Amino acid sequence: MSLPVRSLKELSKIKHWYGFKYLLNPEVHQAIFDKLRLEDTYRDTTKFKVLDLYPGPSQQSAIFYNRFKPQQYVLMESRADFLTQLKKEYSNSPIDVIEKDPYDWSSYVDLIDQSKKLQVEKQSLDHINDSFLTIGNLTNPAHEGLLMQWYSCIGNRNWLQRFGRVKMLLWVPTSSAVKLLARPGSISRSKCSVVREAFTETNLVALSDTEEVKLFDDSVITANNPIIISDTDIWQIRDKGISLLEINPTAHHIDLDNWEYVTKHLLILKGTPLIDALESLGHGAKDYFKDKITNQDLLNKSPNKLTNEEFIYLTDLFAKWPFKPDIFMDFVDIYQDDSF
Amino acid sequence: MLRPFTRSTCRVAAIQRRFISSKGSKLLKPATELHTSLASNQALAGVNGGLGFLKSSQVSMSPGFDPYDMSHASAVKSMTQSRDVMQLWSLLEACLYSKYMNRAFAILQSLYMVSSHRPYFIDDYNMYLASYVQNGFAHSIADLDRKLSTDLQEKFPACEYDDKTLAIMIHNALRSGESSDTVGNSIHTYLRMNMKGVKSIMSHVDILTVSDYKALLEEFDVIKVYEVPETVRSLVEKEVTQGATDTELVVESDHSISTEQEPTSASTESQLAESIKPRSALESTNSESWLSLDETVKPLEKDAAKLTAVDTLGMRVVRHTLLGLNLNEQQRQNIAQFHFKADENLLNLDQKKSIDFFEVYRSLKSDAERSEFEKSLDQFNQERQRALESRATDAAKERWKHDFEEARARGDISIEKRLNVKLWKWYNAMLPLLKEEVKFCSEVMSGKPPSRRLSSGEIKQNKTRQDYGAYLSLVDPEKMCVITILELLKLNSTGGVIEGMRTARAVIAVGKAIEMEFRSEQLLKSELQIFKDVNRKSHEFKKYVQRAKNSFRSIKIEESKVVWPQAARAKIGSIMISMLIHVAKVDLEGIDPVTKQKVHGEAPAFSHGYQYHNGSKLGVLKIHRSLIHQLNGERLVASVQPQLLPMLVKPRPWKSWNSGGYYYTQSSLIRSKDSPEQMAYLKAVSNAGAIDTVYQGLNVLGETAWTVNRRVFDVMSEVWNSGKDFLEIPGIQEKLDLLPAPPRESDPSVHREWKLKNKEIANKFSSNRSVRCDSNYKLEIARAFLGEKFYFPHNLDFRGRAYPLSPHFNHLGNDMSRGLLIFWKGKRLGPRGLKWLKVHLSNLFGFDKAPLADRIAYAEAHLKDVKRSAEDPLAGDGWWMKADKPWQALATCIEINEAYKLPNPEDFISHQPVHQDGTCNGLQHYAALGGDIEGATQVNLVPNDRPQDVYAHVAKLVQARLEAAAAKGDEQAETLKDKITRKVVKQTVMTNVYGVTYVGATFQIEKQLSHIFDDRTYSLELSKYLTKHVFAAVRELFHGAHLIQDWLGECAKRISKSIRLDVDEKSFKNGNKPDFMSSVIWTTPLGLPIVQPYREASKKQVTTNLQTVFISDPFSVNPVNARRQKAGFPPNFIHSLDASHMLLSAAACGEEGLDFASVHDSYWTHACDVDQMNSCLREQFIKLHEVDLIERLKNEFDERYKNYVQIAKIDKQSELAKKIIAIRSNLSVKLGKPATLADEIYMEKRRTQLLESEDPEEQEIGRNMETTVSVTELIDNLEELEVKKTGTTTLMILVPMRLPQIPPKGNFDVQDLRNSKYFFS
DNA sequence: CCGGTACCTACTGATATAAGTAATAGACAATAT
DNA sequence: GTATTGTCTACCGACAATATCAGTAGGTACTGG
Repeated sequence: MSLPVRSLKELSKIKHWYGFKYLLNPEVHQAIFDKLRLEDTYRDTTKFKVLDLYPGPSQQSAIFYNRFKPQQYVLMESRADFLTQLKKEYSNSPIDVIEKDPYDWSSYVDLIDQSKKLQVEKQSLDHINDSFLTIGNLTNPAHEGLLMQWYSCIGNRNWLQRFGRVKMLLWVPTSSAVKLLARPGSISRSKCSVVREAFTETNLVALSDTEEVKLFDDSVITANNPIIISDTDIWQIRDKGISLLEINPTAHHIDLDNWEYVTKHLLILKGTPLIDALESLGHGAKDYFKDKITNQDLLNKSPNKLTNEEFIYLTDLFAKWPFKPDIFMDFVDIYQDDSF
Repeated sequence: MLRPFTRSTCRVAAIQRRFISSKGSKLLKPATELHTSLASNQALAGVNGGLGFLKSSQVSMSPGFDPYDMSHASAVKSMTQSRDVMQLWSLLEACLYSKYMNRAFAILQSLYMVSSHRPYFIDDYNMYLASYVQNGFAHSIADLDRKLSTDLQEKFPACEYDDKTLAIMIHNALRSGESSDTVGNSIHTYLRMNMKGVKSIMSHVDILTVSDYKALLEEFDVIKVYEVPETVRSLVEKEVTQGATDTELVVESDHSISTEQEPTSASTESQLAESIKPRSALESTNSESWLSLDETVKPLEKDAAKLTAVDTLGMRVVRHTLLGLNLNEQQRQNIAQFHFKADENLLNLDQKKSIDFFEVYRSLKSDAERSEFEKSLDQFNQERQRALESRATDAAKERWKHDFEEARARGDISIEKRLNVKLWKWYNAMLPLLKEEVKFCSEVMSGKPPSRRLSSGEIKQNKTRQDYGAYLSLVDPEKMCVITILELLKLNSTGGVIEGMRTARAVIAVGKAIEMEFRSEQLLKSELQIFKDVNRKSHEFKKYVQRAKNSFRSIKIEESKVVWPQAARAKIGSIMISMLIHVAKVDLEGIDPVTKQKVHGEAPAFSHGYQYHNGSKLGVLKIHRSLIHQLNGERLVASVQPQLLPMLVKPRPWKSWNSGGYYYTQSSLIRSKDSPEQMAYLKAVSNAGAIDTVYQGLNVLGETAWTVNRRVFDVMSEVWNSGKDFLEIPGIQEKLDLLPAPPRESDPSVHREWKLKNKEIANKFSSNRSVRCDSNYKLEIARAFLGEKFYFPHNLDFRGRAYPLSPHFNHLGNDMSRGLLIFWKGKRLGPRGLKWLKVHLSNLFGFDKAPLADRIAYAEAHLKDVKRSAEDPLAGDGWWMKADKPWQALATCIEINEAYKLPNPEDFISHQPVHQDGTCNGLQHYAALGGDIEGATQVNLVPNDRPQDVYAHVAKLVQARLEAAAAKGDEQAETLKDKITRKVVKQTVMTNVYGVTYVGATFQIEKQLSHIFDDRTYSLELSKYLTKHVFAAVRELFHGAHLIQDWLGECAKRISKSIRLDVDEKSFKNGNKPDFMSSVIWTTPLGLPIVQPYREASKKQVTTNLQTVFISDPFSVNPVNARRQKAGFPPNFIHSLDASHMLLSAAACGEEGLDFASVHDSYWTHACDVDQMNSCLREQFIKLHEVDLIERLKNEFDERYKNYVQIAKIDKQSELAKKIIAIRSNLSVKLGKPATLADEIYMEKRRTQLLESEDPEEQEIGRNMETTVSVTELIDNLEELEVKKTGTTTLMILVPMRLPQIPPKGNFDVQDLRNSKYFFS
């Protein structure tokens, strides 16, 4: 059976969007799925399960379902205005609507471990999980934090990523996509793009037609050849566009604690040559690294030009440093005044 | 309840009452005739107008001196200019002191270009010229004459010399060494050139030296004695009369240049000492009575016998006087051995011996002896105070050196381990580096071309040297190094950083400390300069010198207007810190993670890095772990800013806005938070002499002499040394143990939990450490002041509340600090005193809600406990520890116990301050303002048999409400109804005065309820419910108070949303909404102008050597923060009243000879004087509230914000709206463009200008002019027309700013409280 | 000799940073449509 | 000119984000008329 797909006109009546943006043109959705070639990965639809986070108006969900007919399709949504509509629409359908906030980690534990409404097969790390896909919309720039956390979950292999290398299709603000996809040497290079590089292969599938396109590195655009979405297909576009990312987790063997410390601190001084920037890693770091690193070119590079490989190299040196600082004391606790 | 008296009828009553009391008063109109403006406030001023309000409010009403008191554009311009001037000044000063005369001259030229500054330019030029002369750049008289004429005629033609310039010329002539004729002629010429008379030239004691005056009087005979300023006259006269026949000529070994002379040998010295006879009055009592002492006075440390007496003659006098007193043998010995040299006996910061002056003083029997003793002590302390403020950094250095050398001499293996040894090494490594840097700077500053080609980096470096170079050579490099090291150690674990500090704070702190050192040094140096020829050493004469010096310092301090800009401080600080980072190393030992072998190494002790907090970067300076351990155990008293310790002598009395407090450190009367606005008002009022009552009160607070309670100190010290936690002091903690990280693949929620827990642990750890560290400071300062007589200089916060200037250890501190402090002066208890002492004890135990008799009984019932506690505090059950305020309770126990040892306890000489606290002082003032009887009763304004307990009463009311609700079947009420205790509501009732919001109160109550209910969500829900009831109950009980509170809030809101007519278009940048610039300003009853400093912050990044730091720019013109203005005004107004009350009471008590101290709403004095103080403070409260302060406030507002307009919304369909639309379209036609709000305002401004014109014709035009504002003035019921909601049907219009009606006043008569026993108790 | 322009530097303002958003609910201000 | 989104949230003492880059203003050197 096919689910009804609501039109843009119908959906544009929705008042509260909670700061999220959705592509609302079925044809473009189809074009995107054409491009993604998900069929190649999820060959056996009888064991294909999909978790759709913040589906909102759920136009994409319906199209996806109609196209792939997965064995199970779960929507997780917490926002009242969307929920009432979803419950009404899918009460008698193969789609499961879960009234939980995707923000809460406990929602997933409930869904998968407690209530067992969704059973996911754990697969090995040598391939992309071919029975489970995560779709989500995190287009509210205010929730960028959640996006970044999901990324770090990939590195940790926890959350949904404990089931193997689970592909994710995420709609995100274009500004976030720019940051995530920045290559070494880019002006936007930052810790999150190193995270992306370390744990994933992320593709830019589609993006809305805004000025922000220019902010991507040319190589990103040429390599991904994303579908450009017209302004009119996305509700409330303003000047801030959205992008669709295809995230393919990769396997890694990184000493995460040290790696995080090193990347985080070095990228604060992202324009400072490494030889100077290194000193901020701790008491006497400059002297230590200077002796260890023979490659003078590396020392003259600034952190924003480093590849993840180079960060890993530095991390390794750092880990071997006898006088390295306590990386777990790396926080400030802001003054809190509680008399009474 | 029926409230028969409205506010206006009440006012009539008040005025009539005044009529009776102030007979012959002329200006007494019936209340109904009172119109707005100050005229009516003159009438309202009444008795308490004399306090300062009247004069002050008139002064502060005249516009022009306040930056916000002008149009926006000119405000911005003037602020920018004052910022420039301030920067230039501080640079000029720095250059002059560093002798970069060329650079200084260039700066002078820049200053000359700042037009608004032109009238004051001559001061700057004089400063330059004086320095030019002082530093010997003027080679002859003619030379300087030439310079002056070129400068003033060619370089600065618009600038004219003044009498100070002439004084400089005269000084130069006198020191030129040219022939007497030449000098004489020149002087004649200069004197003839005077602008305001010879006396005016002579008044510059900061230029002319004592010998100058002498020469002018004697050698040249060109001035008369009366032309010499009074402060130095006695010096000069003495010199003249005593002349060369004086045999007592001794070269003073001056303390800051003491290296020049070797002290005289001990033997001659004692002979000299012998030759000075003690006062004869004392001699007579001398022989009989040294047995009268009860106990032997222990010296603090016995040792140092090897020290030979090398004190100066003046101090020998002191010693001699002391020896002339009735002392026991031990005391005599101590004094005889004591090293009366001020700068070697700063305080017992070290383990050196010293005398317990307090013990000596206390053991004296007669008043005559005591006063003689104090005179000597004060004199000694004068010297010590100076040494303390100026030499303490050297002392720290000496100690490091000493430790280092000692360790080396002993061949100590663990030498590297000792902290001071390390510090000494760092210091020695840093010094050459700094000296080199100073050299580079002086090359750059003197404009010398570089000797070789510089790399681009070096060029850049030299550029930045231009910024800080001038400041770097001001203070002795050695001192700067010491300061840097001390500051960084002091800041350990501050700012939430675990093993380090925030860089921003560090750089500023170092910069500030260096500046402070510079100020002190500068004062000392110039003082030496002026007094260097004064070397006659008679006892009498020294006093004159002292007096002259003091007044000289005041002049100097008042004159100095320069502070280093924050950015400059940061830059200097960063330079110093980077140098220290570079050289300071620690030795390390660690395990190589790969080879698992032990490795040794060396690493910087400090490391600069960053940490993130909520995504924001934070620059941090980490201190190496290995140091942290040492710092924990160290006594860091040396790093307390020596300039800010309690004073050994009476503080300099407050005489003007910037003169008072310490002797070598400038402090401002008001701690304004970068608010030039309030400063402007303050200066105006201060110069007009309108706030003398404030000074008076403040000086009383400063003159209260304190000493450390040795018995309590000993107990504390014992507890401290055990390292265990005790009462509020946390124990020593070894190291921070964080929880191990969970495995990466565990659920994110687990990670989160772990992080939270660790944060909590770290938080707990650092808060414990900071409390322990703070306690350490307190104890160490107390130790240093054991047996000393000391004072706390005070200043005010922006609302007028008084605080001691010295941090860490003062009577505003916690129970521990308070327990350590007693009055220096003792007073016999007497019958009343004994009773009050008991009441005090009872209060400290929290038993303060009962009638006085019961409290006395309580104490008496516990006399056995008291005895046990006092005699062996740390043994037994430690009864005193159960008190609310245990340390103070212990102190009181000790006194009571001692008293009862006497045959008649009333004979006991008591030093313990006894407190009288207002019950909910804020509410007391509210109740007095609102006149509601029920509220007044609850806070004990109304006489009663027993004290009322507001919190219990509110709890009762809430309980009643809950019962009622429960009866109606409300479940939540049912659950809560028997759980309402005093404690649940206390915080909310208290904070209610501060305007706590519903949300805030909910959390407070939830905190209490969480003790009762386990389920957090449930208790949160209940607390939401309960809060509503508590709010309602408080509102009901203090109905009048709340009306006032609301009224104040509404006024503040309207004021901060009002628009001056002379705003300009720039402030309309965002559409039709201008930036609101007016903050709430009022005058306290004492005449202190208060300006709420809440404006939008504008901070900027400043580049320093280490990183950029984020610093607020005090000279930016920012719109007000209306929210904070509104929320802050009610509490601030009330606090300005309680501050007034306190200062009035202080002044009154001071006049009656009482010792007085206060913690805002808690007033302290000797037990025997409590009754007297009580009557004073009641009288002052009545005096304060006799006038309708609210009405007076409104009048002041009406006057100050006259002609301001505000934005209102009315219905578009109304007649008025149509009229306004018509005027607007007219205006648009005339302008040829759509009229904006700015245009309307301009139009209205034009109208008011016309109306206020002198020309009757213009006035007529003004009257006929119709503006969008003028039409609203015709409408009476404007408020009714206003619409709340915005919508298509509303119209935004301008209306004159109007304040709401004053709420009606209840009929409580403040006179009644005269008989209220529990008003303060 | 003058003005114009290219080029450089200094300064200002904007933006990103990390990565649970601690609890809660209602007013008020700011921003975008 | 309105609708939505964002920001607070008890006063004072009190104590603070920073690196980098784009854009612009201002100054200087050079060149052409």
